[in-house]
Amino acid sequence: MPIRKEKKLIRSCCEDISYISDINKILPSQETLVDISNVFKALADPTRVKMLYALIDYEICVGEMTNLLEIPQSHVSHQLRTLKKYGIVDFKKDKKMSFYYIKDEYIKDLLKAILKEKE
Amino acid sequence: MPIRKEKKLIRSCCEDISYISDINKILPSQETLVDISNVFKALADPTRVKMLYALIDYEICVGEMTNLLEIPQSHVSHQLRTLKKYGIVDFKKDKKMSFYYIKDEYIKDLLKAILKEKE
DNA sequence: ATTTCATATGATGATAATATCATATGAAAT
DNA sequence: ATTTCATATGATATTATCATCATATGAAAT
Repeated sequence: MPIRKEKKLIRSCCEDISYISDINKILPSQETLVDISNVFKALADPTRVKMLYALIDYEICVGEMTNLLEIPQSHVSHQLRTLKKYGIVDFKKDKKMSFYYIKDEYIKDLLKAILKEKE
Repeated sequence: MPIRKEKKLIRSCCEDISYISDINKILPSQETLVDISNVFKALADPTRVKMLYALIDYEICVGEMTNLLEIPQSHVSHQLRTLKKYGIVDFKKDKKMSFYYIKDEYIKDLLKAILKEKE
């Protein structure tokens, strides 16, 4: 069971476990892996992704997001809650309204980067 | 139901739908949104994320990945299949083995970028 | 104090994902 | 041709996610 490094075969026997320990050294901790996969979980739905692209340049309240997406208000609220749970968005209250916004710039960068690849 | 642009309130009445059409213009198509969320779906699991970090610098066969992750071989195979289904990895055969690798550089970049934020 | 309005929550059914076991496949070596 | 070995597949149980309805909350306006 060999491993290749960057297209070049460098090992041919599964009993040599040195590469496994090499790779294990550079791998993120389980906690970090869960953190990272949670960010991706938050983004793993087209409705939430759409919301986030809308939020790149705007702070938007729930009602307006409902008008924008043309889905039930409770669905919007639940999806925003999911995004908040994963730490992607936060909101500030203004009168009766909740204005949602993307918390971290790196999320915006990530969304812009993948859009370049996919559009 | 106002919308704010970059921290500044610019609208105060929900009957004015001009901002909705502005935002709708810049939003990706439904097809693109699904494409993008599928990439994130592929990455929305800590086991798959771990595999991908291992694959950033190496081509790794199923048996070696099994040794590395210490989970059942069939689980490794299923997870790699999921990654292949979403177009994140591909493999090449060599003797009896399947060497998996990350197909696109932008996935590696994305993984490196988020690791910087989270570790 | 009651009504109104924006938002949030709870319950639910449908669908999808995760992890595991046992077993199948199929190429290579004997 | 049979065995061996690496990988893939199928079945299944458990758990999580998605989308919707009806309803609750709670601040602001009347």
